[in-house]
Amino acid sequence: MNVSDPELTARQKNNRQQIIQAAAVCFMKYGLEKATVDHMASELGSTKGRVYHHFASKDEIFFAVYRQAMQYCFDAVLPIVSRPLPAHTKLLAMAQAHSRVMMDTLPFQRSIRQGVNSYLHGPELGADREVLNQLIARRNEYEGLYRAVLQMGLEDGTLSVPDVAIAGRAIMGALNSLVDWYRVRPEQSQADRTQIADTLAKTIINGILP
Amino acid sequence: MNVSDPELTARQKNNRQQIIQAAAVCFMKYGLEKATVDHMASELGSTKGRVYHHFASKDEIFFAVYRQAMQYCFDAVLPIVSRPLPAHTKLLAMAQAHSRVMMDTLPFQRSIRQGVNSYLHGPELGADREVLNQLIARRNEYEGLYRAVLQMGLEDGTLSVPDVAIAGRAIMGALNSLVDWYRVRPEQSQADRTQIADTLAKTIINGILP
DNA sequence: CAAAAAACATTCCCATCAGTATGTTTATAA
DNA sequence: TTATAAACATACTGATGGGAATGTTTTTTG
Repeated sequence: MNVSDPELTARQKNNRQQIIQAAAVCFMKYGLEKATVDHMASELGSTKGRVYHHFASKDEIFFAVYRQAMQYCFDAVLPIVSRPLPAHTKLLAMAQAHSRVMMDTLPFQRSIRQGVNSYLHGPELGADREVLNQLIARRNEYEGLYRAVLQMGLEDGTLSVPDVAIAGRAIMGALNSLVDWYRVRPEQSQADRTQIADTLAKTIINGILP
Repeated sequence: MNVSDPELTARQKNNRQQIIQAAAVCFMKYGLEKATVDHMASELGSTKGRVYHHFASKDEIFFAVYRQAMQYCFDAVLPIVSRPLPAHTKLLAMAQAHSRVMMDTLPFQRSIRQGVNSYLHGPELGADREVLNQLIARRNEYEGLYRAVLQMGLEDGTLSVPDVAIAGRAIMGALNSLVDWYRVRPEQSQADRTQIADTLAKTIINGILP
């Protein structure tokens, strides 16, 4: 039953993936708590039975959505991190890539943005507590990539901030806010998203001074 | 029963205020959905009866928390808006003030940050829909203050952004993220908060370039 | 000081889901 | 081809919590 169990058949993995996708859509649509397992099943044109055949609980589904959301982020940004660029240029590229991911995987990103807090303050999480902590650690790891580049920028002189931790928070906050205000429009081309990502990243990194 | 009914006695207003405060704490502590009316009553050392004597529903309580949260923001920032300052300086002061409010009224700000989305996607809101729309409009009005200053900065040449709307979003996103990562520490003095507000505002407005 | 109303507390009801138990069908293996 | 298990659907259960109904106490008012 382990999620990363390599003994899952291709079909099983595909089924899980479908459910995770539907769950992300429902979490975005109704919010974490109001989204019911029946909603997800209905989104798939199925019933509860199918969902609970592949997942033990609603929590487990959310964690899968979380994991996937983080994976999208890492996949987009890690290649940039490993490129040999001056800190300032690298940070700009990272911010652009992150913005793109926010828009391209909106249901996932919105789900976890809204969901994590709820889970954190729940009275008892039992065994799931550890899983959640791992996922939070993974998010810290991700944000650490940005702090590292900021730190590098201080050293190579291409950046200047009073406090790396706070600057990192500010940057992530500005970038992640995208999932709150960005609205998907069907006629919107990929180029439009690139445009938004570009403008947002430039605004954050280059600043608003003349 | 109108909220802004001027015929409320001082005692009634005081009672409502106590409940609103307790509700904000519970919303922050448990999240919008998991916070029960019993929680709020318990926070007050009372029972449901008291809460439902002053409020018709849990939704109405949340809306009151929302309204109060916005009021805190306006009260802190409006005086600065009316001051005759160059756009750049004014924006910095607004950002500082906003950060302070986020920390000083954390339960309220955190409640609405987490709560609004849930309410937006609820299937049916009935008559409450209009109330919520008014509150959202009020938030837009508040963010409009920042966009106006940005626009002014473009005109007086003290600011430079590729897109006012996106810059406004970025700034609000960075500022509001404070409620996610700021942790209250009892020994933390007012000066410490001022320090954080100052650093955050400077980072956002002055940027991260040398 | 009575009577009425406000301010609660207590008790109850019922709709909503998460999760389970138990079918039924479809694919896989032998 | 048959047995076996995976992949579902259907039907049920139990707990939880919003809100109403009803009691009890405390103010306020006449």
